[in-house]
Amino acid sequence: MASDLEFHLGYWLRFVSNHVSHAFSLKLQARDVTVAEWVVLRDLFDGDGVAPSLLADRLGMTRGAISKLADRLIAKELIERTAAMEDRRQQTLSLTAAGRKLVPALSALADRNDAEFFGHLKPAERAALEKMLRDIVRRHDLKTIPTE
Amino acid sequence: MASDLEFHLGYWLRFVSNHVSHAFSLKLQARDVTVAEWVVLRDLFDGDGVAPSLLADRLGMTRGAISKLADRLIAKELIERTAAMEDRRQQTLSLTAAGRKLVPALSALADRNDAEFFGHLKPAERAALEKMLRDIVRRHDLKTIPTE
DNA sequence: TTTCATTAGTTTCCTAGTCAACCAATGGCA
DNA sequence: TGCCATTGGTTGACTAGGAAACTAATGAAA
Repeated sequence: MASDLEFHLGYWLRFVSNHVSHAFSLKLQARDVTVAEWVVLRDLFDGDGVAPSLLADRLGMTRGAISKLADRLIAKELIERTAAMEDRRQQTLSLTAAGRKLVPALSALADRNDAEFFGHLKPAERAALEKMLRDIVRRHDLKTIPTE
Repeated sequence: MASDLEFHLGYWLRFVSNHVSHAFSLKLQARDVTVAEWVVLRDLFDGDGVAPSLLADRLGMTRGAISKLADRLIAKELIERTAAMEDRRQQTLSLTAAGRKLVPALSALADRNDAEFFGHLKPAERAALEKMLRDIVRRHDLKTIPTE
């Protein structure tokens, strides 16, 4: 048979990743937060006061997306937008008190979700997986905006 | 510092997966195919003549999404929709000749993309990664539609 | 044999992204 | 000093997908 194409890691990576994210989004629903919003909140949590453009680079999203995402988070009063006074083009996004308070709770949900999907792995396996992912990120310098 | 939340595998999995998929989608662009379309074509390649609902289950998408995706692929003349004559509710999707011809070319692109992101891994590492992903799929029975 | 529940797919509305055009503010540089 | 290129961010048109309402065909039960 000519059938039965080669196994593609990328395929399964996406498949698993989609499921993991989906399960996580269900958990986040209870807190009225989306996965994308969580990622932003998490990023702001350590290293508060971040420029939208930097965020876009780090998270691999476009500036437009960050702009709208920020709007939503502001509407929920989880972050604030403040314009720099030296250069009024620039802004920084930072957590509100409510936002800062929320993050650990969301992090606990992420812990639970991780446990659900990766908890059965032996510590060495987990470590190996983490290392592989980190390596790929490093080797490809996956910090820059992926859309070119 | 209260900062520096725990490392979440799910986070990095999504991050890497998004980049891998994005890089792949750029390669597919040359053939005027999206990643989602590729996944359908690939599925139809071995085991032709598949019901949309089955496809939805297998790929973790809704029936609505498959319905529209099928429309697009039909417009591109890569697949066909044929109604079963015993039960006229049911249909099967199958590759056209052009579709069948295209798949191996796309598969080669997937090979290249895989090599780019995972090629540096030692065979044992690749195998371990593959096994972990397959295990997760199996343990969670990730065949059923993820949205519940 | 009519009616009703069930099943397979489609369609409509909505959300969250991208892309590209846009608007301001700034910083050269003539 | 005034113009223009650059930079930071926003906006509008468009796309893919999810949820839920819908349509059509079937099958079972009265």
